[in-house]
Amino acid sequence: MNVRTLCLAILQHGDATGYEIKKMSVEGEYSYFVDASFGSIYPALARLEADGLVTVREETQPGKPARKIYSITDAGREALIGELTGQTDPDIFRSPFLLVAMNAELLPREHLVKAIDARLADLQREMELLGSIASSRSGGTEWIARYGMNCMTASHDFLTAYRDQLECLAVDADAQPGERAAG
Amino acid sequence: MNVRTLCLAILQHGDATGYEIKKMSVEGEYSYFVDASFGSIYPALARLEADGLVTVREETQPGKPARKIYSITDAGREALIGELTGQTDPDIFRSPFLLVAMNAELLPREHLVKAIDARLADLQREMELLGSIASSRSGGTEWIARYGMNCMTASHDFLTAYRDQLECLAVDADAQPGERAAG
DNA sequence: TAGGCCATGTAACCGGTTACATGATTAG
DNA sequence: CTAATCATGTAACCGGTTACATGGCCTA
Repeated sequence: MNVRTLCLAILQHGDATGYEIKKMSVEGEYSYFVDASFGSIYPALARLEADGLVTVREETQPGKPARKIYSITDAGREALIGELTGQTDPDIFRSPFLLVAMNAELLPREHLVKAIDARLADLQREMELLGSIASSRSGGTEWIARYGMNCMTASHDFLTAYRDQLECLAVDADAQPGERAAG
Repeated sequence: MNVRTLCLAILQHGDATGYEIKKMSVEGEYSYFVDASFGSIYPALARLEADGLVTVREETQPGKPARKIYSITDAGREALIGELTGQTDPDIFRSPFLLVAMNAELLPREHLVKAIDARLADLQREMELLGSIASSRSGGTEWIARYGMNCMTASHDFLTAYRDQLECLAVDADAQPGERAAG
C-alpha cells in the first residue's frame, strides 16, 4: 500500500486537491492507511495524471494560488479495485506507548503516569473524530468508523481499569533510578 | 523509534544474537514496536557496540557459524531509559483491511468475504501468540500482552457481529462489476 | 506584526527493505 | 532430495520525510 493507492481511494470518494488529500490522510478519515506528506502526494498525483488514472482541472481564485482539483477516471477506479482485491498486506499496529509500558520496571512512576495520561487523551481525541465520521457518513466509511470506535473504546477501558497494575511496577520516585532494573 | 532502540529494549530483557532479535521483532513479543530486517539489525548492533551501549561475546559452535551474543551495558540501559522517557511518537494503526472495508461498495462480495475471513484468522493467530506471552511472562511484558488480547478480542467480536452489514454493501456476484460505484 | 492557514512544488537526505553471498544441519 | 532453520553480513535501491522556496489572506 502506497501513496498512489491512497490518492485513488480518496478521489474515489470525491474530487480533491493535493492539499486536501494531505489533510484527510493525516488528520481525517483516511488516516488509517498510509501516512503521506506533500513531498510524496504531489509527485504521486502528477504521476497518476500522466498515467491517465486521474484528471485535473485548475481553479483560479483571486489572491490565492490556483487550486488543482483532481478527479478519478474509470481507469483509475479499475486500478484501485485491482489494488484492493490483489494486495494482502497485514494490518500493523506499532506502539511506542507499549514499549514504555513493557519497560515500566525501568522508568520513574511519574513518567509512566504521564505516558498513560497522554495515551488516554490521544484515544479520546481519536474517538471524537471517529464519532463525527460515523454520524456524518454512510456505507463502508461509517462501518470502519464504528469498528475503530469499538477498538478505541476497548483500549481506553482496559487502560483505565488496569493502569494501577502497570504503575505499581515503576521505579519509586525516591528510589535510585534503575535500582530495580538489575533484578 | 528506530531499530537501535528496539535492539536495546530486547537486550534489556536478556542477551541475544542478531538472528534472535530479528525473530522476536517479526514474530515474537517485540513485534509491536518497529519492524526490522537483517539489513537493519546487523548494522545497528555494530554501531551500538562501537558506541559502547552493548558488548559482544562470540560463541563458536562446531559446524555452524559463530554466534555473536550481545549484552546491554549500563550506558546502553541509560540510553534506553532516555529514549523511553523522551520520545512521544503517537501509536499508529495502519490497516489495508479497513481500506478494503471502506470501499466495500466497489468490490465483489466474494472478495470482501475472503478479506474478512483472512483478517479474522490473523486476529486469532495473534491472540494465540499473546496468550502464550501473557502466561509465560510477568511485569510489563505480561501487562502489554493482556492489553493486546483485549484489543484483539474487541476487534474479533466486532467483525464477527457486524460482518453481515459490511458484506451486504458489496457488489453482487452476478451484477456488472462496478455497477454501484457510480451511485 | 507574528503566526497560522491556504496552496503548490522540488531536492537532498535517510532509514529502512530486498537481494545477494555463504554454508552447515536437520526435518519431511 | 528439498526445504526450512540456523547464522552473519553487505550493497543497491526506494519510498518516503524534511527542509526549502514562494506568497497572499486572516486572525490574535
